[in-house]
Amino acid sequence: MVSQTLTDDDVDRIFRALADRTRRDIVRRTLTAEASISELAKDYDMSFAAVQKHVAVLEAADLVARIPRGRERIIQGNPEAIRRAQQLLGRFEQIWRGRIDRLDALLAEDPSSAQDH
Amino acid sequence: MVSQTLTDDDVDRIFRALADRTRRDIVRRTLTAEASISELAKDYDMSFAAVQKHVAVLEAADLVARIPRGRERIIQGNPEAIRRAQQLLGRFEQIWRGRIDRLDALLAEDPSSAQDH
DNA sequence: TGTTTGTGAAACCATTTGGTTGTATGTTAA
DNA sequence: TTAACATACAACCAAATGGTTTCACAAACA
Repeated sequence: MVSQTLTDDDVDRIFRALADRTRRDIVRRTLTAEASISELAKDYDMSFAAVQKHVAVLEAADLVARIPRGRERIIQGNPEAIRRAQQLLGRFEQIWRGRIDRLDALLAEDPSSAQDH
Repeated sequence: MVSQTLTDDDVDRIFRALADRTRRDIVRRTLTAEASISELAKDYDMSFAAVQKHVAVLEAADLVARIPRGRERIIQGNPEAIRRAQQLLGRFEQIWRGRIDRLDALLAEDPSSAQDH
């Protein structure tokens, strides 16, 4: 566990980072097996610098770690960050579920208060 | 269920739409209780047109529905879309878990093949 | 040692984003 | 039937995004 409480800026960065297919693919790959930036870059139809930028966006969102190893930088996907993002969406679900629960409670509690909407 | 198989563009739109705090707030609110665009706009420090644009982004990602009612447009959060987004992240988790499982299997299967990495 | 390889970083560019204002149009209410 | 309200939409703008090329530099190799 690192910081637990995410700011709005943190959440912005996480979803923004996930909103690009190349970056999602990099996360997927490095979650399975770490790779250097140039290894990653080989598989995408863009320059090394472009891939490097994508990695920087992912690192800023803490979705990957960039670990120096000799002249290389090894990229590792961060499963904890994915889990945190999932929990963020889980809160939305809870909010929705909460609405249903309140509605149920209202209807159960006082049937005479039922109104059409 | 609507389309089930999301394209890369669909996923791009979903995460992009969630990468803005105003839009996340609109989703939260309209998941709890539907509201017209002008009702929403009252609570944000920006123009009506700006809120209208945010709603359009959310609608394009299918995170909210825009339902005409008289002269108003009622915005409803779409819990199904949230769930789909959560499942997308769930797949990442599975990928990571799969890596661990394969590693465990490898180590369990043939201890002599263990190597440092 | 010199050369290749891997990375970092700057400058640049087109497009998208997130905001604005202004105008038009449909809908409800007096 | 006006007036007020809710929305739609266009034009505009600054800043961010996603890409490029180029140059610098450190690490590994022949």
